[in-house]
Amino acid sequence: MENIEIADRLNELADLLEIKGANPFRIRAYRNAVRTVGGLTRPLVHMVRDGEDLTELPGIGKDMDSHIRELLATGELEMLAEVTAEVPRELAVLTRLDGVGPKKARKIWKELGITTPEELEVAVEDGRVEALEGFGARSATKILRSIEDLRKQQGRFLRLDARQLLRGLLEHLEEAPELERLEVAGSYRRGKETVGDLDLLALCDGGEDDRQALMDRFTGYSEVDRVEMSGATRGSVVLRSGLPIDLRILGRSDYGAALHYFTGSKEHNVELRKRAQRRGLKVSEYGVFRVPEGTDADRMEPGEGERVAGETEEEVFAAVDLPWIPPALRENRGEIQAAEGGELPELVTVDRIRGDLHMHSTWSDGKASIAEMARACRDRGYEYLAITDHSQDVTIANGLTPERVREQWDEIERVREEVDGIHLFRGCEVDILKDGSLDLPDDVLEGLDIVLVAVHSHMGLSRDAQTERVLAAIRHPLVDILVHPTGRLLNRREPYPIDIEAILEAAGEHEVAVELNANPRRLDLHDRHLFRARELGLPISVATDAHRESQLDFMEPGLEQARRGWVGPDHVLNCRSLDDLTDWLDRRS
DNA sequence: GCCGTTTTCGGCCCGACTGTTTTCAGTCG
Repeated sequence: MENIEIADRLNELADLLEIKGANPFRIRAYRNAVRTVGGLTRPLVHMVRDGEDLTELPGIGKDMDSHIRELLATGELEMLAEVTAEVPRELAVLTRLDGVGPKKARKIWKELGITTPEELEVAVEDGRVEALEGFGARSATKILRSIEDLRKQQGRFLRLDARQLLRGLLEHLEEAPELERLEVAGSYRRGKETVGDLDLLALCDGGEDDRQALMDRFTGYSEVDRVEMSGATRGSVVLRSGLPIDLRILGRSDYGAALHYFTGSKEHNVELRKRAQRRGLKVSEYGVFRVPEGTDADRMEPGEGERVAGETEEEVFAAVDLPWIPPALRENRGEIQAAEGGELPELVTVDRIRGDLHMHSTWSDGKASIAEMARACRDRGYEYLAITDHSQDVTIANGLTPERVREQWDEIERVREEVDGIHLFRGCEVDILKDGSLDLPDDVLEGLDIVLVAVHSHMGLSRDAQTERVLAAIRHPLVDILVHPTGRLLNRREPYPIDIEAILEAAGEHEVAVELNANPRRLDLHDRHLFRARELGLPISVATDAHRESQLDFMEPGLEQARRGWVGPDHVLNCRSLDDLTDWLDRRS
């Protein structure tokens, strides 16, 4: 059983316990365990196999340890079965509706006998929901709309799409005379590949009227479909595109604290607040405050007490004796401990990138010629590039036969002479066939400078078969880089079932690099797997898979993802100099 | 249910906004 499945079961248990009305702190303990399990870079099944003590993990105690072991051993969780006997499993879905939490879900179920959104929709329409105590006409319509949203929901927004949808609103807000500074916080600032909503932070040091004017400008933006809420400091709208956006208006003295607070992640914030608490401090979006001797922090009014930090993020971190932590790391995956020990990783930036090792040309399904791609790379200041068109099995992409591969080498030779100032590697993105063999014969592979391998077909194989297939390719002595290792397409296709841990370990053993495919619709590997690849010391190729010159820009979103996996220039294959890279490519000869 | 620089019991992160309420519970981030 995968970590993600274990986390899902524990989370479901937490949902149901919450509806049941269990001790809130017990529920929190389950959520904490879910976070820990979800953030692990190694499979629990291996950790157990290796005899590791799971209770050393944060939030995992005696009970969670035995839950995890039970799930690994049997695939089932007896306690979950017991709870679902009392509380219908489907109720957890209801809590995903806007404005419906565990309490209301319970009430709907107990009083109306309803467990599904479909039944709930009927009950709203015939007025039964409205009549419930604690509900009213407004909550009823809110529930109805939320059921519709749930139905058409296509997942989170790609970061790339969110950026586009946001642009107009930012321009609109920046025209406001009252505005002094505007930042996008939240998961967007942390560089997540998808975002659920966007959090904007506006600095406005003027009076109430100025703030109101700013809020009115926000809710009055032409692309706003509906205003969810609009208060003195916080407003929330949904754009016509369906993208939810929050705006917070802040003063100068608390802007840094708010930027930290709303950048999150929530998990990171919780850790930081606990750390503050141990130092007699209280952290909120308004700043860091000293809790006076003998005072109960809970009884303090928001913003009460001596403010020790708030204007900048650096101050907030410094107040708890930490250096500033880059947003990409703020996921409570050890960044606070690393910061404390002065061991924050150096993160890769675009100026350290020396080349791009995965791209296509008109020889297969690319839109630009080899020379055009080479010039575009040179214009970016790269030292090298690899042309890696598809191999023959990908007929739909006009994949190259062995003959055409050899013909392409002639053209590559010509371009090498024609375009100077950049080194051109001859490569190929070779298909891994169903049985794990490669789509081109060895004598062709031997003539290539760089061999990428990829799965493009038979994605429905069993996990074991898929893993074995890719392992076979990794063991092939002429293979250099495994590209887009899980095959995921964000919001469109889940990763194919594969034992990624086994793949990464084998790649280490056989000195094969793994790719972080920088296409914003792929971003494959996942940040957790990048973290693991880095732990294992694998070279990571951050490559754009560009099919036209403009797509070479994908390097930046790729690096954003790399940083989330704590990847630094030393881990990135294409941060190496041409000489060092060439040495690595010649490593086996 | 977890945890320990107030340690094996008694705590557990913080605040805004909404809707339905007469003083606040629930939800959300």
